[in-house]
Amino acid sequence: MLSSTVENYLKSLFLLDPRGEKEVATGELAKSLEVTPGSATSMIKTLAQAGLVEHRPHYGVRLTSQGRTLAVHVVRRHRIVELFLVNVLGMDWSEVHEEAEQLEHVVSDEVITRMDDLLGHPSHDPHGDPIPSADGTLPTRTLQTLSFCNEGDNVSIARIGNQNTEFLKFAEDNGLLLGRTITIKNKNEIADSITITTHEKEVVLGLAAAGKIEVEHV
Amino acid sequence: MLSSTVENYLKSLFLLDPRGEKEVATGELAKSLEVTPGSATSMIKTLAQAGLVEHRPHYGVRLTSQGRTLAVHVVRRHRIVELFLVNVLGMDWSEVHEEAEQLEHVVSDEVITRMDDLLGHPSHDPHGDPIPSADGTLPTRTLQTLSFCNEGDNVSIARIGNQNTEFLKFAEDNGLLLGRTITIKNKNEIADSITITTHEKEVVLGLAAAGKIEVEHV
DNA sequence: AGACTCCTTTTGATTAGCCAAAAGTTTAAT
DNA sequence: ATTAAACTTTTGGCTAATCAAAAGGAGTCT
Repeated sequence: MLSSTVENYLKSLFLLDPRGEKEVATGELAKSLEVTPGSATSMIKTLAQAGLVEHRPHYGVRLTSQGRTLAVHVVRRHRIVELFLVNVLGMDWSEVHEEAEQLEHVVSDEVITRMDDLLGHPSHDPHGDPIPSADGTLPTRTLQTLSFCNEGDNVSIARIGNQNTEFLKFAEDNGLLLGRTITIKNKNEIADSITITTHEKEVVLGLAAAGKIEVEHV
Repeated sequence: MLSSTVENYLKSLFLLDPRGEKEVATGELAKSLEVTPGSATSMIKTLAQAGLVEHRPHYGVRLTSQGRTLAVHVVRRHRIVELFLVNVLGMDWSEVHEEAEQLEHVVSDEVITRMDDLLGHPSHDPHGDPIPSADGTLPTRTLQTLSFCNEGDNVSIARIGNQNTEFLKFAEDNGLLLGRTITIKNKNEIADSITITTHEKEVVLGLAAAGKIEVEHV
């Protein structure tokens, strides 16, 4: 059995580099886990010892295929739990992330399988993130961030890349829900802002925030 | 926030003495948690420090009202989770105890409240154990163990006081399910056994096992 | 090359829990 | 009143994970 800590390190490495394309810097990993760089270094050594990561000192760290498999399963548990909390228990999408952060380390495969069945083998969680299948494969979609859209584009919201509760509440309050179609009214690079309309409202977002919203053209 | 370890110590103290009638011996507590007596002693000191238990060295330990309140909430979480796993996810009663042992430490009050609502504010878990209400009160029933029944008695099974998976599977396989009515065919103190019939089968139990099955007269 | 900056790694300490085994208490039996 | 048995507590040591701060590498700029 892996400790919650180890699972979190693996999960963070996966989320920082889902395709396994690059080496992740120690500092980047440390920041995402909110630990000091020294703590990350020492855990990286432990993980390398266990064959879960490859470490090139001073350059970075990368999941081995074994480590990646474990990480994907943690992510699967997280996302299924999130969707279950929203669809079955009726919780708000803005509050399930924290809850799933805890549950992902303790729910058994048996429970995950049953939740998955009950949910009808969903492909995406409440934030639009893909749910890895039991065998570890990930559905892929090519999405564009809202910040790269142009005036006049009609797009559908496909993913919110920010789990922060306040951000999600803001999105919800402004009609920025998954599947909702929006129109880009105005984009102003200088003012660093983008104006969109949902069928209800007009909303102005900074480009940094718009960069966390991913869309599909319709 | 209490650690899982602390929650488990409090829960064990509660389960070993649900009424708060007696002092629990260090060794008894240690055995129920599967730790050495020395470990229990040192944790007891920590708990006493925190005001969660009273400790009379060499005599025993007892929950304070603060400690009892916390313990009852752990038990509530455990039992609601168990029932949820059985009634909503369709798991077998013999396997939910272990799962709930983990989940009880991480599920939020929000989730427990929603599970409780979905289940319709149940009074007992799948093993017949009472579920404390959110304010900490416990439903009480007066039950008799099967081992104290006499030949000819007709009784209904109300509780199984043994969470062991094998025991629960055995019970299930032999029709010893909650609410099922059984008749005591024969009791033999010398042979240390009791013979009962469900509407299907005749089953012989040792008196120790029968002592773990609680019943109501019908 | 030297100096500087920005990382990363190392070092030394801390905390929660655990165990094994030594030392100490209580109680019951002679 | 001793002794022995049974239990509890103390002591010393271990592991996982953390931090703060010192030391060490890599790359950049002159």
